[in-house]
Amino acid sequence: MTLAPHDMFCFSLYSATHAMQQAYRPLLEEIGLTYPQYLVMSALWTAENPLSVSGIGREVQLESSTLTPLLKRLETAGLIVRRRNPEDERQLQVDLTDAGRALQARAAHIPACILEKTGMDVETLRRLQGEIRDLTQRLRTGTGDA
Amino acid sequence: MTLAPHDMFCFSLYSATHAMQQAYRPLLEEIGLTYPQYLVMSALWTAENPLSVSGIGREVQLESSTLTPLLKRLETAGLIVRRRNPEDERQLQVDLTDAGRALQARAAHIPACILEKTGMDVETLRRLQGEIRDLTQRLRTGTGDA
DNA sequence: TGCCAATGTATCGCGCACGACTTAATTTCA
DNA sequence: TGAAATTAAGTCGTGCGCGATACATTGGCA
Repeated sequence: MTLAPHDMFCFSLYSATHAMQQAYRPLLEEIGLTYPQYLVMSALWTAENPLSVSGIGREVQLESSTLTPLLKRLETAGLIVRRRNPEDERQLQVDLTDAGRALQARAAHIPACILEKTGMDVETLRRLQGEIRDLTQRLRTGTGDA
Repeated sequence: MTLAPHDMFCFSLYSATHAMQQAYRPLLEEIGLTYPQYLVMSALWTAENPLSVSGIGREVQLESSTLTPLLKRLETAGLIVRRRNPEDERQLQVDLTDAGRALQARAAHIPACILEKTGMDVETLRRLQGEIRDLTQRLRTGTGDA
């Protein structure tokens, strides 16, 4: 069986992700972040303690090969500092700088802006998010026990 | 307001897309295609007539700057040929080769494999797809008239 | 004490994805 | 008819995203 892209479920997901990133783009440009950088910064803003690279990886589901260069760009931008954890020299401890913490306030309006762009109510989005998460879980655990 | 990644709707979408691509990866490796290449080939397999670069772009929602190198790789792999449309020399006509057409049969089992990996029934997926498409439309047209 | 597997990070190569720009062909219309 | 606008494809630079791999540190364990 051969489906055209617009009939594939995966393609609808794929274009929704692209459309979402396009919705974020103008908002993130204002604060000088890309979308994955925004996710990493959000993880740092909401974390109790400084995170390691692998800790960030768990939060945003990305590999160190993706994160290392991304974190270096955030460090160059002066938003974070990277130093070795004295407790365990294998780990890199990622801390927010003052500039990094200050950026949180400038990003605080973004969730509401995105919600408005969807034109949908929070309950609908929450339910949809739950279903999408469920699908992700099923794909990851590979429980093809239909 | 600051949300952690796992509470963001956009992040659930983003990870679902990644999980989906990971589900496709082993299946596509067998036939030597990447995920975007598979989308482009699917567009060509299901098209009535040969497509131009912009025509493919409409089908898979990608820019010529993404498609040009991708199409060159498909041509190098011997799956397509690219020639100028004599009717309008600006356009490039993309045709499947015999090898490109032959690949369709080797890819025919993929949709069913993915469906099985989701462990969900077709009706649920169709409904979810409809909702995701609706969201995409809203984001694209920018009708933030909530 | 010396070794070795596990863990954490970084590097490399490849392939998207996109905005901005360039080049070339076609169309429009003054 | 010919200059301007439009359309199509390609180029370039930046930034992911990942698999494979390399390398250092750590924590057993003989």
